[in-house]
Amino acid sequence: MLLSKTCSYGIRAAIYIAVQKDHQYVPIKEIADTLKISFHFLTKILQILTKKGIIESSKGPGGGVGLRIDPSEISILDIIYAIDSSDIFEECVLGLPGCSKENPCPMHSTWGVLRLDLYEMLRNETLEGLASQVINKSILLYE
Amino acid sequence: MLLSKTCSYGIRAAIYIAVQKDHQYVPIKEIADTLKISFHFLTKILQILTKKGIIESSKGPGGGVGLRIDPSEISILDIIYAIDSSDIFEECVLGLPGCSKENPCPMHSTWGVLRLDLYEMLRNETLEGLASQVINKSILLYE
DNA sequence: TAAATTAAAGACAAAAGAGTCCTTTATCTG
DNA sequence: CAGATAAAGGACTCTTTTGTCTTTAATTTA
Repeated sequence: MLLSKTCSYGIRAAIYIAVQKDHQYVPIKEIADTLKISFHFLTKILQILTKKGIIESSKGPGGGVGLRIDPSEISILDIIYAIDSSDIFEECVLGLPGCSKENPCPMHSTWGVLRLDLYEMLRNETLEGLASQVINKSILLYE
Repeated sequence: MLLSKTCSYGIRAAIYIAVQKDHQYVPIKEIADTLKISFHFLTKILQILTKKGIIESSKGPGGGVGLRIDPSEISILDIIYAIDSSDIFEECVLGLPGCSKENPCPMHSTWGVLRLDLYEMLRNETLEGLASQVINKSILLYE
């Protein structure tokens, strides 16, 4: 899989949070129940996003998690970098340590072109855009 | 990672085998040593390719593995399908079971376009073409 | 036939990814 | 302040992937 499960859970949760536009905190329990993700597991994933400054959290009644910055400022790429690291876009697709432009591996050029396209696509996909599609019901986050 | 390590080892080994154009058998030990892959692990991977009919093997002195069909007939996609299955090209990138054209997930269209490009690129990349590049020293299989 | 060579097969171990559960800490409300 | 609520943190388990090791089977050569 291109993205780890951890990362795809993180992306879906982040979009769910972005949908709550009134900037109230959403309890992680609610997100986990709705998206059918293990509550404790999701807690850990969101802790990562909290540490990276993408979301903020509040304990106690009325607490939960919320976006730290405007959803238009957060791309899917940001979340991938936070959770899965940037390796997908840097590593050789065949895992060759010596692979470079000068000494390319068999997949270097094939993958290189696509990697850049993917990078740009993910960089331009913002939580704001995706949240509005969820509200429009043109995309789905669970089921 | 897009491909598993198992799969990338398999791809590199298959290209190495394709480079031996005289259709002699190559001992797995030689491939493992050259490509710096664990011998026993590579043995298992090549057993998969043998079972799938991509390579053939012979025991005893002078034995080893060789391509079963012409290298121009074997694409990288064939090897990926044999080892990693075709899931990369069918699965939802966010792992949503309900994701479809009618009910797309947030990454559906972004990934869909690229997935098709990747598919076509890998389908057109043959062992023959890659082997000749190895011989030309324009790509590298190890280091 | 005996010895050497090489793939096949299976048991096992290590590491990483995914997931569960329990305790602690912070915050709010009555 | 007391109790409830909700995130943070840590220990632990399960599964999959990756890798190692040993034995077996097939083949060649002397």
